[in-house]
Amino acid sequence: MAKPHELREKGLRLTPQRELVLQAVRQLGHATPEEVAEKVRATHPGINLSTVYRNLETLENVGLVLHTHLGHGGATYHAAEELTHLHLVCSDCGDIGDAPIDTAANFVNTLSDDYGFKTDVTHFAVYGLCSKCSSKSGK
Amino acid sequence: MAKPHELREKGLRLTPQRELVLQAVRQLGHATPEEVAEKVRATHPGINLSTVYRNLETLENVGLVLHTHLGHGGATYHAAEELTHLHLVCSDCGDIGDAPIDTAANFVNTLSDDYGFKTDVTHFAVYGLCSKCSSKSGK
DNA sequence: CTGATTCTTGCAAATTACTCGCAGGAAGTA
DNA sequence: TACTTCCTGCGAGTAATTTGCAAGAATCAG
Repeated sequence: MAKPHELREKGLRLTPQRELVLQAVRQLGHATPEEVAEKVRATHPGINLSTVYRNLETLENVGLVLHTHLGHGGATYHAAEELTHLHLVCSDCGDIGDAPIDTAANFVNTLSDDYGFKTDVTHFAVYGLCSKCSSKSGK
Repeated sequence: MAKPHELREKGLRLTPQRELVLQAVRQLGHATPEEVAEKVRATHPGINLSTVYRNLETLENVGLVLHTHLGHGGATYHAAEELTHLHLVCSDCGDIGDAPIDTAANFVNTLSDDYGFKTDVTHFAVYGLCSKCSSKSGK
């Protein structure tokens, strides 16, 4: 029983670029393609942005990473195994906080029962003001 | 007591383009800048996209319209008075459903109490599968 | 180990979705 | 009507991705 690499198990070729992208996503927690590229380049300067984009897409197809829309134009990527929380994005300071998925359990159930809508809470950001900004601005 | 136009009351000039953009947003319910432009052009072919973008921004500044991130790259605009619901976006068919804000009341309170996070439910989309897609695909 | 096969990568050009700068034209004011 | 200031149309400029290709790897069959 050899140790088939997780990428190989998904039917993907094992390239250094691919591994680095996956690693970067895992280390960063959540990051835009641009940030992933930056991270990867710290150790492998030659990697092309297109490669990062393509690998993020590929990795998403096999379920190793996922992306979430945190507003604005950019998607942020997450390692699939870390997606156990929802994102609280502060519209004032831009800070990204976390909250356990359970927080929304009730909400999700209601939507499911009343509207038949199966919510995927990890796939979108929850907007509002974080505690810091809401207290300092009184908004 | 004349009838000061709503736009004039906000300190804006009353141009046909501006009125049309506002009208389009109201009629469409929710629409991307592109869609608004298309709608407006149905009656005023000469209107420039930049004008639409600028007017949406202007109208948002005075509070007549608001925008929401429904994922992907684009923002969607809404007439301010219609923002009494949250958006349920189906990740499969792309359909946009509505649900009353109350549905999320509990969720919002929990976030506020436990994390001090003041959620603005109308400003983001809730992702998941609509009833049609979840039943037909069994996903 | 070697060559064949197919997936990947780099690079550059193409897209997409906006944003800006400007000069002419219209709305509001006296 | 004359004037001032805001708006609009147009074209150029950006930023973030995506795509087409040919060269370069990772696998796989021998």
